Amino acid sequence: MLPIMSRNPEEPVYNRIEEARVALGLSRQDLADKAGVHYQTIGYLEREEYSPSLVLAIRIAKSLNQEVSELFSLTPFKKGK
Amino acid sequence: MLPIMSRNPEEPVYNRIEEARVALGLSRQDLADKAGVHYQTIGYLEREEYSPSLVLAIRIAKSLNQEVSELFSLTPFKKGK
DNA sequence: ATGCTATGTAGCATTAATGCAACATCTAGG
DNA sequence: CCTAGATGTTGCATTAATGCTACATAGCAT
Repeated sequence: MLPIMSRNPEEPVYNRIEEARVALGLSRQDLADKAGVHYQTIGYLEREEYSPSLVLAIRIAKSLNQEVSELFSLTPFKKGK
Repeated sequence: MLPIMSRNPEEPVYNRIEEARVALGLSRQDLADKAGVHYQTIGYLEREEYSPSLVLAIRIAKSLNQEVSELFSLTPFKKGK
């Protein structure tokens, strides 16, 4: 019900966490361990039920060998690629 | 007294907001307006009293024509450049 | 001196982000 | 069939991030 409010209403954050995670053959638990967060948190982020803090975003990007800008965006990602 | 806790203790986030802002000749109020936040929030961030949410970081970076990774880092920036 | 702008500081209120626990579902293997 | 792993769902508690207000200070004009 509650969309993604980050901290300021009406501004969701799109991400490719699941895509990148699966591509590396990692489970959510695996990624959560690498990023140092609860595995449920990864689930919430993948479902875009809320947007991460900057530190979390950086740690997740690092865990997935991606740039923050490649994983997160204020505008929707196009599928594939 | 309270350091930068972001959301997980012991992990500050360093930034170059002030440096980039001044380089553009903007006041905190100016930047706050462009990023759509309270001007005090910019002050808190520049003093690194807390770290921003991902959306805020992205919006600030955009307002300063910088990449998120150029403005924020988990490790301290070297001075100049 | 007066005023204006930029900034620092402090406090208070609200809420989203995170941790965590419990349970359900589904699938793949044995 | 049964079990284990991965994921979804719900709910509760804690706290940092943000908004906002007010006041102090310092500098720079006029």
